[in-house]
Amino acid sequence: MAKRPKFQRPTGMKDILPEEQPYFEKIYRTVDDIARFYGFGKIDTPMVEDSELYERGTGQSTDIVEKQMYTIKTKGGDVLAMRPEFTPGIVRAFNENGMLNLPQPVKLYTYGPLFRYEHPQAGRFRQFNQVDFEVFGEESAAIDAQIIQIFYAFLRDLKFSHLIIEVNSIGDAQCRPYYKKVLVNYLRPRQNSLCADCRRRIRENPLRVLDCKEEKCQRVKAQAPQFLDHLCDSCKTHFKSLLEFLDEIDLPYHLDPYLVRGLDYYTKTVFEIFSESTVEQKEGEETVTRSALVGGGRYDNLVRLLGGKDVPAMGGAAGVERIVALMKEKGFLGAEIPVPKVFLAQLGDLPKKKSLKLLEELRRAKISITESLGRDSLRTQLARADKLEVEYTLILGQREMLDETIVIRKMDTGEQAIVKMDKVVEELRKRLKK
RNA sequence: GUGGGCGUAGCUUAGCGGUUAAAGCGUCGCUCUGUGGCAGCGAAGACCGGGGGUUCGAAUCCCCUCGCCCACCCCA
Repeated sequence: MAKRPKFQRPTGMKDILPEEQPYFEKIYRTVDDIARFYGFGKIDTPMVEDSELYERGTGQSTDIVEKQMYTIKTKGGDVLAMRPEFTPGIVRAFNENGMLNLPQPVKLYTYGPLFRYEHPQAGRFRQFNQVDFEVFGEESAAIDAQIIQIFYAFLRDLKFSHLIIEVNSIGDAQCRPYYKKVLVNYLRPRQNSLCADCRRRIRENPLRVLDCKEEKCQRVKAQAPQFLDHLCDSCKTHFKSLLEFLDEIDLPYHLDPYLVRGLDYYTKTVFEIFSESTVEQKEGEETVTRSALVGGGRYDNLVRLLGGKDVPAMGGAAGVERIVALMKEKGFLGAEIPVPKVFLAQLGDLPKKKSLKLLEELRRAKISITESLGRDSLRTQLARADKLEVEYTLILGQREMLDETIVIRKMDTGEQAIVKMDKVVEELRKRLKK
C-alpha cells in the first residue's frame, strides 16, 4: 500500500480557525465603519502584480524587494510577484483607472493578505494581513495628521490604550541626499565606535544607523546631526504644520528623530504607532516590549514614479495578526464573541422533520439557534446544549407534536414552560430580551 | 541569510536503549429508551515530524532533512 503523504501548511503561514475568526471580523468591521465615516472607498487590487511594480515602487534595494518577494513565472512568461505590500498596487490602480480625474483627494482603503518570504517569528509571518488607508492628491499636512488620527481611532475603537505615536520627517529629494552626506561625514570618522552592522550600514543605508539599538551606537547617535536641522524649507514647513495639526487634535505623539522607514518611496512624514505589551519571560520576569502595529508615511513621488502624474499621497498600514495577538493577550474581545443562545432538541421521526421547518422559521425571525439533528437521545442533546452554554433549549417530541406545543427550558434554573407552537418565536423573543 | 530552543494521540505532557508507547483533558458510546452540569465503565484516536545510520534491539544514541518557537536582520 502506498504511503500517504502528511501535508503541512507552508512555512510561516497559518490556518485561521473558527475560534479566531471573531477577532478578524471585529477588526474588519471596525475598519469598515471608520472608512465610511472618513469617506474612504474600498478598493481590492489583485493579489499579484507585475514584479517590476514593486522593484520600482517599493525600491530595488529594500529588503522586501531584494529578498522577500514571492515571484511567479506564468505560462505566458510574465513575472508576477505576490504582493508584499499594498501601496504600489493601489498606486497602479489609481493611475490605471484614471482616478486623477476624480474629485481630489481620492481616499481609498483595503485589507487582505500580503506575502513576504521572511524567517517567521513573533508577529511575523510569510502570509499576513494588513489594513491599509491611502489618500491621493492632497499635499497638506492636514491629511498626514488625519491618516494618523484614523489609525489611532481605529485602535482606540478596538479598545487599545497606551498607544504611542512616533513621527518624524525624512525629507525629500531636495534635502535627503544632502543630509545623508552630512550624516556619513559624521559617522565615518567614528565608525570604530559603531557595531559591525552599523559599519556596513554607513555604506548601504546610513539612515538606518539612527535606529540601531546597540548600546555603543547610542552614544555616537546622540551627537549625530539631526535630520530635522537639515530639512529644506518646504519639508520643514510641512513638518511644523503636521505637528500643529497633531497638537490640535490632541494626539499623544512623540517626535522620534531616529524613526526611519525601510521603504524607498517615503518623503517628509513618516510615522509608526506602538502598543505596549508585557511579555512573560522565564522565571517570572516581565519585560515590556513595544511592537509596531501601524506604519506609514507620505510618498509624494511614487505616483509619478509609477507612470502617473505628479500626485502627492499619504498612507499607512496596520498589521492585523499583531493586533489580534494583542487583543487576545489583553482579553479585548471576551464577551463579544457571538454564541447562539438557543438549542433545539428533538426526539422522534416526526419532530425531527418538523425541526427543519422550525429552524427556518427561527432563522427568518433572526433568532440564532443551534441543534444536533444527528442525535436522538434527549440526554445527549441536553448535554450538548449545556456544553454550548445556551440560555434556552427548545424540546420538541411526540407529545408536543400532538397538541402543537413546544417546551422551552431555561438551562440555568431548569424551569420549563410549555407554549403553543405558533407562539415560539414570540415567547423566545420575550425571554431573550431580558 | 545567521544563531539558540523544541517536535510523542485533537490538546497538554510522561517515557530518554529492552516485551502489544502511558496519563490527563477533549471526542464517541454505555450505566440513564423524554430531561444537561456529577460519577462510574468502555471505545476510537500515535507507523513517537520525515529519511538514513549505530545496535541482537531505537520514541530513546548519531547524521541529514522538514516544521514550530525565539533572537539578530528587517518590518505590519
